[in-house]
Amino acid sequence: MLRTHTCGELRKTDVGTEVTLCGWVESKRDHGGAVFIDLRDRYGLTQVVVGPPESNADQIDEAGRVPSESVILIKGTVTNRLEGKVNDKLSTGEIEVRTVHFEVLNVCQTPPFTPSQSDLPGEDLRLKYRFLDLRRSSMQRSMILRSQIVKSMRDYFETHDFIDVETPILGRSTPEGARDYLVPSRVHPTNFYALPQSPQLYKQILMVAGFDRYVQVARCFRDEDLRADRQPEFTQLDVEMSFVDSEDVVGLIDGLVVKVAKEVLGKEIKTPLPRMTYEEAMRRFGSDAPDLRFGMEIVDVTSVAKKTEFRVFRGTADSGGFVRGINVQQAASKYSRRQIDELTEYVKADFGAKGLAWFRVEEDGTLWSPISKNLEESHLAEIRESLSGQPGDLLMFLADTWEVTCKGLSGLRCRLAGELDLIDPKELNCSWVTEFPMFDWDPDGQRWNAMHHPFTAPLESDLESLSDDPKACRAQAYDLVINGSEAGGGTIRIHDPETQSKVFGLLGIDEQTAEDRFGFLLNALKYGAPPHGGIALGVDRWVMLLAGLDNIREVIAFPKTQKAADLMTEAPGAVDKEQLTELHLRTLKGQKD
RNA sequence: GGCGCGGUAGCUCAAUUGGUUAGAGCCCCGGACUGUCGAUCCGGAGGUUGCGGGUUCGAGUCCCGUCCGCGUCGCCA
Repeated sequence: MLRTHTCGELRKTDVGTEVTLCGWVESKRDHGGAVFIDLRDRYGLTQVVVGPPESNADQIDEAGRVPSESVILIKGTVTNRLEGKVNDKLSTGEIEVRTVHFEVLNVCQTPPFTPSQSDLPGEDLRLKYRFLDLRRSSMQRSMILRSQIVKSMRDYFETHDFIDVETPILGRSTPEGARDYLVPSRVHPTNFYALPQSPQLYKQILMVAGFDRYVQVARCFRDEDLRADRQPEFTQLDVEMSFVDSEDVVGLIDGLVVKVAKEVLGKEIKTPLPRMTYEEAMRRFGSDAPDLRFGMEIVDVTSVAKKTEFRVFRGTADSGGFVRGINVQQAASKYSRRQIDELTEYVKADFGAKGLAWFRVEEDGTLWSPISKNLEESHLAEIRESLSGQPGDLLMFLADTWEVTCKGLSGLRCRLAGELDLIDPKELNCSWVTEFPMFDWDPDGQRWNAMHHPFTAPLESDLESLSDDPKACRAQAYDLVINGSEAGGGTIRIHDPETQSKVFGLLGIDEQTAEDRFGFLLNALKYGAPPHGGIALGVDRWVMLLAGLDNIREVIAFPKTQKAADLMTEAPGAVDKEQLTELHLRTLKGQKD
């Protein structure tokens, strides 16, 4: 090592020690006769003094000219700072290093921004110069936290006898589900590999192979549009176990949550984590990943709506729809007509709601609203009682299909909680949502889709309904929810051919198609497949949530933009004609010669 | 693909209803300075207002198109 110490470790007890430090020039205060440099590495900041009597005139001159963010090496003596010159903002603030040797290892050209500047530059610039952005302390913290979380996870599974197995990145396309990233084959003209959306099929085959307990930190790829919490390539902690039921997997992950929260954040999490069925989650919160850090639960007032003469309510209720609402406590005075109009636009534009009905609970307990005149007093009273409305509360309702009321009210709930500051940013709220439906109905395609994937096992008790009522059939599935985000999901898999072919049948996958797409898995399942199941945890999201951030790019070293581009490397990019020819490809436009 | 927000100096931002030579702080360059830690003081450079078109006597500002970044819905088995 060129250095003897890092820039974060020298203290009063080191005074008198001869040291060599390496690092980046974070800032410089040049007094002509003496130069103060804050020297930075990922461990911290140490003040370096280049001045007499230790340093000579040439060194002082060179230090005065070194551009910020250059890399330097200095040798010197650890010294107490002068009386009254201690910097208590720095852990190394009691000492400084007086330089006897000053050497520029590499100059930095003028950077477009500096890691220490208080105004954060635009994200496009940060991404283009990611090597500078990653020098910022918050990015360094995120990356270190990420490393700690992954280590903690790996340790946990190792102590539970899991084996880490790597699965291929070049696989075959399974057009079910997300869009694949395709890789053309040079050796097999017109054929393509696909990058894995998850190692799902491989890990099931590892169970057939007897590996019993498998774990992998797996990169996954999905060619779908991005979000604040979604990247086209992301990392899953992928787990599969043999001879288990849902409880075993959920219990195992409970232990993981406790360990990681304790080790990384010093937080105590109580287990078992709360469980809620999918049905309950949708009924009470309108979401399969409910944010339980605040209340504002959804209440169904369809039965009241049915009795009214108000066309919007009555009509919806009579035609099989739902009238459901939330009580935004003590918000009546905080939301103007104009702001409520904005919320109305929000539920219309984002969730396809037809409108937003709202009531203010007045001092005397009556409900005031532009629509109250359409409703009888007794019905208004019933509505208020249903939502436990108190004076000052704001009641909001959607009258629509089940789906729209769920999505709209869930969206409203989260938006309002944010605006009203109802969320404790330090809270880590973990829970399970279980018993997802096996299928959901696709009205456009007029067919059933697998809610998770086609190898998900139904609940034993729902096996009957597989034949006569697919909608009612629930799966042995479980999602881990942290602070209203899906942080992981898994299922127990089907291991008997009979159930599997029934499920394929329902999904409209005939024998030949099944054979073509998943033949290798189905084949493997015939050779002594143990009952098995597992889970995949979203590592990026875990880190984001544990770091208290709301954007996944902040915990990924080299993330992609919304258009799935890497602004630093400028990927994706055009390729030479020769490369295409070799791959038996021709582009339709924009070809580079 | 839809909806919304944004793009002005290297960076962060300002610029009245369309109106004089588009400003400030930081950075950068030159000079002064031995105790600073947002160093200070003096001086200076730096702009095709993302790009293209249109309206107008006149456009950073209005209109159309386009590119890029962000949020969100669809999508993500």
